[in-house]
Amino acid sequence: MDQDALNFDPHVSVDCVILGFDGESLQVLLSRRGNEVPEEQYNNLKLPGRLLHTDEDLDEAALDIITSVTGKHHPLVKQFRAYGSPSRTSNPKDVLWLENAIKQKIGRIVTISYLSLMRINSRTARPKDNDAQLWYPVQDLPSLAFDHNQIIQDTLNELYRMAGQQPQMLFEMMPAKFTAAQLRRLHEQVSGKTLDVRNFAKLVMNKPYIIPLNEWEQNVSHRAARFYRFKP
Amino acid sequence: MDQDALNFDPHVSVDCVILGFDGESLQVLLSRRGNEVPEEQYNNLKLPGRLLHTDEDLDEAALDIITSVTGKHHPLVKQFRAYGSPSRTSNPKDVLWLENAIKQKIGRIVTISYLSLMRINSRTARPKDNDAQLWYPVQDLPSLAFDHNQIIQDTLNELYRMAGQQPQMLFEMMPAKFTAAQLRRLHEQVSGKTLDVRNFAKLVMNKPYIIPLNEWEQNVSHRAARFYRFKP
DNA sequence: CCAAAAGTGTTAAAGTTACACCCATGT
DNA sequence: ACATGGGTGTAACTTTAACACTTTTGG
Repeated sequence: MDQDALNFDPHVSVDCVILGFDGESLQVLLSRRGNEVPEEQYNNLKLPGRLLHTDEDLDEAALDIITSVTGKHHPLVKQFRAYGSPSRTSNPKDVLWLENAIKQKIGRIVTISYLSLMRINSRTARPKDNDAQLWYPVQDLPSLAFDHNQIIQDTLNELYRMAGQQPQMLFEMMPAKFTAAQLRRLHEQVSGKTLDVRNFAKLVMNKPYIIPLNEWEQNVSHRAARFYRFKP
Repeated sequence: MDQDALNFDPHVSVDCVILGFDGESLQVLLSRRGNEVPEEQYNNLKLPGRLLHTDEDLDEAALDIITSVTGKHHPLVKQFRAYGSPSRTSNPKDVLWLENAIKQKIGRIVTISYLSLMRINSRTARPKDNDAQLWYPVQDLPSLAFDHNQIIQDTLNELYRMAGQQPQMLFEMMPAKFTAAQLRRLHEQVSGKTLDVRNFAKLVMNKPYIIPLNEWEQNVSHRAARFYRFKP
């Protein structure tokens, strides 16, 4: 090991890209920080995350973060990528913020990012300490702290890739009962392509793990859509 | 950020899984450490890697490590995954080794692993400092330091996945001139399946980026195989 | 002439894509 | 009755998988 590595220990944090789907569009859960920094500063929004605790595995930290901001207990998590550029912490606003939060001089933070998928409901965005959590559509995000916009973009590309191979994972984001159109819109959002309605019905909706229910939409001004559920 | 995170900064290292192919089997480049620990100790072999330097990006560190052990300048590298379990450094032999090398008490090391593919030749395994580098077949590896056996396994699975989507990346591991059988053996090693000779010839060997040469094997006791080269 | 590996096409099956009309409901 | 989105089948095309014999060379 080389000499100039001695005694250099960057901070290590875990940040989570928690994605959900509201039936219309893909959403990401962001933390809005409390009072330390004026509200109007653009980078008051960030991914949920924190420094790694002593004796805590990376996956454990991700699970803990996700559970604490969403209340969901065994969420699907997948480690995605580490970000360690020294310039990550170069924005003065981010530095101010960090030093406020960590109460020490910050040289540099290596972050391990995680992807998590979940259903959006009334419980999946709950205040935690000083922070409030809110779902934002991934199209048209505001500027976020650090390189978090980049992390989200990279993670969406990863989601696209993974969903191509295991489309079942998308059910993590669907409500317990859903219509064919909702599931199709999710596939479309993830892949960025518009899908043929008939082919989608044939190829996806009659997979053995998609169970049609004897329930239909209510009070819609057009033919009511059938509900389905997912059998794991 | 939580209180008990304060002042906890694990070491951060970068380890590289450098894979090559000798025409017969997949190989991984391992470092054999020098004198500090008796030769016969099983975990004298490890992945090439080191602690992260101050002001060095993760990708930079990986490139530097790979270049320094193989001499290759712009190698293909891809970040693969972070490993941060506190139990990574629990083996007493590994602890002894580390404290020898780093000259300080080691609590814990979070490592970022990288995948790199390259051609095996006389220059791609060269001694560096106290360490010697050697290619080992990935089947039948000895026990390595830390969780490096696990890292290699995980990386091979990733290689399998990536090669399924972009088979061109495998050319990084092929010699400049190669036969159809060599390329097929590489595909077989990566996928773990045996491939049909005729289908392989049809589907792979007459891609536009594979150029047949007017050269054939010499002095083989069977019909001589044609050589091909890869056009990027 | 024997052993060993190289080289070469066809056919069936599966999967993917393209495409248009009628249905149910609320206003 | 009309506007809105829901639901359904077929045919062309593309991709993948299965399969066996002849060629070249050295010993």
